[in-house]
Amino acid sequence: MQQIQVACQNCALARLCLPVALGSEDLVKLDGLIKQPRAIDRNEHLFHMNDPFESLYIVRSGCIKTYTPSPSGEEQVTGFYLPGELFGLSGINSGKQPTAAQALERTNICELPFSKMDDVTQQIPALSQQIIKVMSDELMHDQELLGLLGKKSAEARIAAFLTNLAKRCSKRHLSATEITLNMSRSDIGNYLGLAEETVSRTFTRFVNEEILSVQRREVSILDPERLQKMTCSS
Amino acid sequence: MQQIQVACQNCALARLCLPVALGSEDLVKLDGLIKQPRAIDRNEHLFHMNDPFESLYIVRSGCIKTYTPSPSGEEQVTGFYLPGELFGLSGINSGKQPTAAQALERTNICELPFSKMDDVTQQIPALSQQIIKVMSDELMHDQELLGLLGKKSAEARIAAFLTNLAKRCSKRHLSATEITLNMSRSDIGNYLGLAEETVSRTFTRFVNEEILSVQRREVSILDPERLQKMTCSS
DNA sequence: CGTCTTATTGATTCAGATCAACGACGGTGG
DNA sequence: CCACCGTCGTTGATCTGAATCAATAAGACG
Repeated sequence: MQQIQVACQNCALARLCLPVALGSEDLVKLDGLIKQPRAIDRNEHLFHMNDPFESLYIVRSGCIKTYTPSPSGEEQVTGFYLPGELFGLSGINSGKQPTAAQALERTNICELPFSKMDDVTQQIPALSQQIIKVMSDELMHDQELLGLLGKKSAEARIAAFLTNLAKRCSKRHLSATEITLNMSRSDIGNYLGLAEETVSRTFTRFVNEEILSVQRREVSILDPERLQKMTCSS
Repeated sequence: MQQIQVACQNCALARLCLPVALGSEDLVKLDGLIKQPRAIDRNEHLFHMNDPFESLYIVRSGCIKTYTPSPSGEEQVTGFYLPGELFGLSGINSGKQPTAAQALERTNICELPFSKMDDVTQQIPALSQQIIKVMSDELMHDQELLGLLGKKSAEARIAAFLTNLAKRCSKRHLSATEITLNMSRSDIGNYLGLAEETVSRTFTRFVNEEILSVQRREVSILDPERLQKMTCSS
């Protein structure tokens, strides 16, 4: 399997990724730090829970889910990451991964070794600021999700999930109305604190109400406004 | 009302707070940045949602809750902050507060103006690293909470809430078994995605099972091990 | 073509929400 | 110092949304 060298400067995702705030000199330095993308097969793990924390990761293509296996066996899905999105931040302080990361399909990953970061934050102050910003976004995302799981109905959760996904898709110049779900109903349910059957039922209800059209994992959002409104119901 | 000048160097909370990783020179610089503590009365707001993001805040004494008012009127409590804890991180990137912050009792707050931070991260690289660490912890906390709200029973949620609180209390040299709740049952319920009545009922069930003894807002944890175990049930 | 995984649909059950009433403080003002 | 009022917490009765159990359908894939 050949490795295609792709410098951060030329990467199509640069506008979505860490380079977004860096000047061209800093970009060269960043290139020196980033490990070239490596491929991960569907269902393969990038890291497991409690693995030593070594790097930050960025999705280049495909999709990653993170989850925490609980002692009692089940798992809780904590996030889905799309191309250009950075993850693995929550292990920085404790030194070990508080989640596991698994590919939902064949996925390419860029790796930013964090051991070198101590030096780096001094070499590239703009980078440490950028990381702070990414973390801040991640915090906002979590808080949104918390609000959701805290007290919303199944309908509102699904609506918010799809709305959020649409937003992220459009950010990366994909259609905001024609979405492909990379994850199973069961993963969605787990993420949203719902049974997989409830996810299915809610989808069909939305189809009946002509808010969505759903075919397997292809979702068309027919009425984005109404979907948006359902987000904050109950 | 007099302002008592307390330098970070002499602050009793230094070991819990940002200074934890700073050398004495950096500490002096930090002191130059920190605004001296100001008092906030019970129920008063430190900031509202959508206020411009200007500072990071640290609780010196008292207790702060953060919440996001939803368009539909209700609110979702997203966190409680104890002395030594830093909050307000999630607004860094967007430039405005995604939550409101309200005092649960008379509370003293240290303020770290973030406008100066751009310069500061270069002056005190160790500080920006420390902030990254605090954010990482906050991310871990959120993920834990997500796991909780995702699929746990009311019992498990309350158990986890109390266990977490106990941990934080002991970290600040308060008893880990004799806890004073600064928040109402309703706040707890809101935070955990439960009705206030369910919180009450769960407390009394724990009392009957001799896991807790509860008097108003004074909670004694009689059987920490069992409480811990209930954390991951269902 | 058969097998395995994933999704849908139906029937039943149950945990927790909601509605409602009451009790216990704590603060305020007479 | 006590009586009143408002807030907060507890307890009971009922209802309901989503979980669970169970069966079937629809792809995906070798």
